[in-house]
Amino acid sequence: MDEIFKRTENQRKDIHNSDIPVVCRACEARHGGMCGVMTPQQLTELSKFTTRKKVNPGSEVVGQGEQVAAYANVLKGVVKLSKMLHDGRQQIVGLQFAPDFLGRPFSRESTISAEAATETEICSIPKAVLDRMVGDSPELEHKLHQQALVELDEARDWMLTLGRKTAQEKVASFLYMIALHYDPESTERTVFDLPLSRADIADFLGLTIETVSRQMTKLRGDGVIQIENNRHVSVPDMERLAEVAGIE
Amino acid sequence: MDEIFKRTENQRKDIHNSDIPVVCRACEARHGGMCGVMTPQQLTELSKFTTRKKVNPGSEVVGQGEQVAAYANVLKGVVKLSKMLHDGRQQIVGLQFAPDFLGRPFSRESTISAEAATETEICSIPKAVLDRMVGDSPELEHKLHQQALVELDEARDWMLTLGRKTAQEKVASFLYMIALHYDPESTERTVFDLPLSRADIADFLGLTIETVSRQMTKLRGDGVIQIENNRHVSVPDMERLAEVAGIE
DNA sequence: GACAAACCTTGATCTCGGTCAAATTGGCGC
DNA sequence: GCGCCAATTTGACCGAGATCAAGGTTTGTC
Repeated sequence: MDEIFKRTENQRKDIHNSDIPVVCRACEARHGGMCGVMTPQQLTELSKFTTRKKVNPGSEVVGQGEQVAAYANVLKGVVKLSKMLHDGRQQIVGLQFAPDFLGRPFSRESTISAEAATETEICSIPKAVLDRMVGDSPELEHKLHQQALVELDEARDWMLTLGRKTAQEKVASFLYMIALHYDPESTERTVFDLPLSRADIADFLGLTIETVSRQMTKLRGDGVIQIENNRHVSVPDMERLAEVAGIE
Repeated sequence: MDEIFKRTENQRKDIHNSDIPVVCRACEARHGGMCGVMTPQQLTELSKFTTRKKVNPGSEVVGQGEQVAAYANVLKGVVKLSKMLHDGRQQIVGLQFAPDFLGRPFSRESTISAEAATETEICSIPKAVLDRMVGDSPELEHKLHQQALVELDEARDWMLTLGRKTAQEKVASFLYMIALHYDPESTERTVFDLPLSRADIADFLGLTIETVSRQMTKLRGDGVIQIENNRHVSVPDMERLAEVAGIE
């Protein structure tokens, strides 16, 4: 992922010949995402239209099938993207962590619903404003293109997990992914809090709550993980976890 | 999808103030994909480096984990993108039909393998050449961005199928998808040839060959489809098929 | 600190899809 | 048309994970 952003970083410097503040004035927050490639003028312009919002767990940001009027940057927390069948069966198709960009450029209607999984803060950007800026700024489009490609890679990884792994491997894969996300270069023991409930994990893995719970219990019994208060997880040996996850 | 390409079409006209031949001189073929947004100069330049190739079913275009030296446009046939676990379990994560663009921009190494599913022809483009052109041409990047977003939508649709649908619904969903692809506006009976073997369909759906076969037999018994010679399928009522697929 | 409401775990049982094995069919060269 | 090989179908059986049903924990509120 570092690799991927390097080019953008260089482009940016080439083009503007100076460092640019990556703090978006609109939110008075550091957007790790697309604001990094914006010029000061663009950021100033953008900040006239953006609004910062808190979103509580369970609240919907965009509903499936709704018209979309805004994009957003995730400033804090985790947003889950999901799809639902008419009879209520649900599948989570993506997780957006801060500072991801949230939205589907160039599409009027959302085919997925976005919902806060944890306490979340977003910086909302009207669709029309960003669409115009993207049209004028190749660097911005490049950045969004990159994020789309990263999300595509992630989605395809997850398809392998959904289609071909056992329940045990699925749960281990999920824990491994989250562990790496929150603690990418941990050497020894890796510790983190799960951002999702058992129900959400089940929806992410295409399993039932009961199966997720049983597999967690099994992983605990086998010494692969430790759990405190349901959400707090500790991994003594990441390689062991990767092995159980079928990641070799 | 038409909607999506409209913008590019307009941009192109604005910028170049003329119609552009969408026939890529390199392949003497009509690339429906990215060549449509190239200037005549770009096409001439590109044609110095491209090569047209026939690929037989089962032949690998790019292997998982390999260095990638080229992109390609699919001119004819179907290419399957797949991922494999160390023990051989396989999942197809995407299908590329002509005239799709094949490749993962801005990444040196492929995490998926691409293999011809049918008799296929591709137009191969050296990575370095296209990367340079994309850097110089916002329209080209826009086009590739669009394709990435469409593929992301498709991947997420498929995640719902993989994670939450029954075997019956999975097979029906697959048939529905293929039927729509080859005959998008059929009103009455829809007829087509399956581009994949039962084994490939199984790898696409996260099932076994036997289950795919049984479900096909069941769909035939229920009158939802007719099959001749294993590959030739006929759908008398697409709405009925959609219903069985859980698409409402 | 008591109560309620989520949330999570555990147990018993059932079922869908996997596994193993054996026919059957289709494609193709001669 | 015949024979061969690969692809597909069909059958019998099994097991991983779903379902149904309690029973525990955690969290938040008054």
